[in-house]
Amino acid sequence: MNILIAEDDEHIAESLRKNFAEDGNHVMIAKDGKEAIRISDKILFDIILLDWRMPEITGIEVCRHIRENGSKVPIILLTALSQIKNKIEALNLGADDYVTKPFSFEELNARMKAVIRRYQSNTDELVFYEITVDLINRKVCTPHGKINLTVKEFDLLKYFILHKGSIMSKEEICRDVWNLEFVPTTNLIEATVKNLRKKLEENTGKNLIKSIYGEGYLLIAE
Amino acid sequence: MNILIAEDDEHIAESLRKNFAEDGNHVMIAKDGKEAIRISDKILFDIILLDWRMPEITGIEVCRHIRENGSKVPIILLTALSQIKNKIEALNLGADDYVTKPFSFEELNARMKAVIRRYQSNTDELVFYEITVDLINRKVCTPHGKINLTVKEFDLLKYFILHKGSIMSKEEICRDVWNLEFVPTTNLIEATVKNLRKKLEENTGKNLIKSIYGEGYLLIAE
DNA sequence: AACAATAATGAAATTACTTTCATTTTTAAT
DNA sequence: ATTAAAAATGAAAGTAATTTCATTATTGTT
Repeated sequence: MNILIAEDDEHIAESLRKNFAEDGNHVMIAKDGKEAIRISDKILFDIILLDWRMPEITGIEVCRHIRENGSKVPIILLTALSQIKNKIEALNLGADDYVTKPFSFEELNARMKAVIRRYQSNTDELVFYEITVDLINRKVCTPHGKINLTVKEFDLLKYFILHKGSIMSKEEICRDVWNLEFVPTTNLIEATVKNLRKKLEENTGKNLIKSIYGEGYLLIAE
Repeated sequence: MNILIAEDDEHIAESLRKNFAEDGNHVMIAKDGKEAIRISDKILFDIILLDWRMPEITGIEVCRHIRENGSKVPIILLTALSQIKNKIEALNLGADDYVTKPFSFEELNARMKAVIRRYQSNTDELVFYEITVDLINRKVCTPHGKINLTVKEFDLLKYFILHKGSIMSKEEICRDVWNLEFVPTTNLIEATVKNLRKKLEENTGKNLIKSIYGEGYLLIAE
C-alpha cells in the first residue's frame, strides 16, 4: 500500500514509517502541510494520515485541498484530544476518521483498515465469480491475473454482469451496448461474444456466457 | 427522465404516469413485482418508484433484487403509513427514501428531486468549468454538447483535472498516464495534448491547458 | 436421420487510435 | 535582434480494435 504521512514531529513520523514499512508498505513522509499538498497532488495514495497541527498549513487545510481536487482518498486525522469532539466533526471536515494522540499502533491500524475497507466498498466495482471489474479504471482482474479487454469487450462484460441470470436478446444487447436501433445483418455480436468468451475462459477455465438458441445470451448467475 | 413505476393499483399508477409524462418524462408502469424486476433488469431508469404492497413479489423484494444486481439506481418506496416507521428503516431495506400514502405530487416530486440529486453527487463525475467528465461511462459533456475523446485523451484530461492548478511535468504525465518509466524521445505527449486541446477548444472556446516552458503543462484552476 | 435456422469460428477488411517524423512556431535568455 | 531550446503542428506510419465475410458446427424440429 501507498501511505502518505504528514507529520512535523520527526519522532512520530519515523516510528510510523518504520511500523508501516515493516508490513511491506510504501511510505512517504511530508514534513509540513505545504509538502503534503505538493506530494498528494501528484501521487495517488491508498490512505493519507494528516497531523492536525502543522506549521503554516494545518492538516485540516490539506484535507480540504485534497477534497476540493475531487479526490476521495481515505484520510485519517491525527489530533490531540482537545482539538476535535467527535467523528461527525471530522467527517464534516472531509476526513474519514480521526485518531487522538497519543494512540497505539493497534488502534491506528484498525481504523485504517476500516476506512480503507469502507472506501473500497464505495469504489465502483462489480464482482462476479472470481472476476473483479473496476468500472473506473476499466481493469478486469481474477486471482490468476489481469484480463485485458478491449473497449467493446469490457462494455459487453459489464452489461452481462449487470444482467446476470437473465437472457439478453441480441436486440437488447445492440441497443444498450452498441447504441444501435437495429440488429446488424452481420455477426457483430457473435464475434465480440466469441472474443470475450475466449479471454474469460483463458483466465477462469469456465464458459460463463451461455447461448440460448433463438433467444440470446445469458451470463449464468453465481 | 426515465421513470419506472411499480404499482398494482391502476388508478394510482395512471395518475402518476400522467403527472410525470406532462413534464416530458418517459414513464413505464409495471403492474406487479415480477414485471418490475423483469423491466428494471433490462432498462436503466433514472428513478424507480415501488409500491410496497404488490401481489406475489413485494416492492421490498424488488428493491433487494435490484441492489443485489449491483444497481445504485434511486428507489423510492410508496407505503401505507403503518408499514414503515422511519427513513432509517427504508434505507436498511436498500431504498433511498419512502413516501407514505396518501401523498401529494408536490411531496413526491420534492423527494424524487432530492434523491436524484443525492445520487448524482455520488456518481463518479468530475466537473471542471462547464465540462462534466463521467468516469464510469467515459463521457465528456459541455452545455454545447458531447465531446468524443479517445482513450488516451480521456485519461489525460482526467489526469489534468485531478491535478488542476499544478504544473505537471512530462515525466509525471508519462509515468501516470502512459505508465512509462522514461519520457520517450518522440513528441508523444505534445501530440496528444494538441488533440485534446483542439477538442476542448472546439466545445468551450477556451484553451484551458497552458504550456509552461521547460516545466510541463498546467490545467488552469477555475 | 434430414433439414433449416441459428450460432461459432478464423481470417480478412475496415476503421479508428496511437505514435512518430519532419517542419514550423514560440519562448526565454543573451 | 539573435539564438538555441522547447513546444506546436500536419501528416504519415504503425498498431490495435472493430466489423464483416465465408465457412463450419450446432441446435431444435419434423
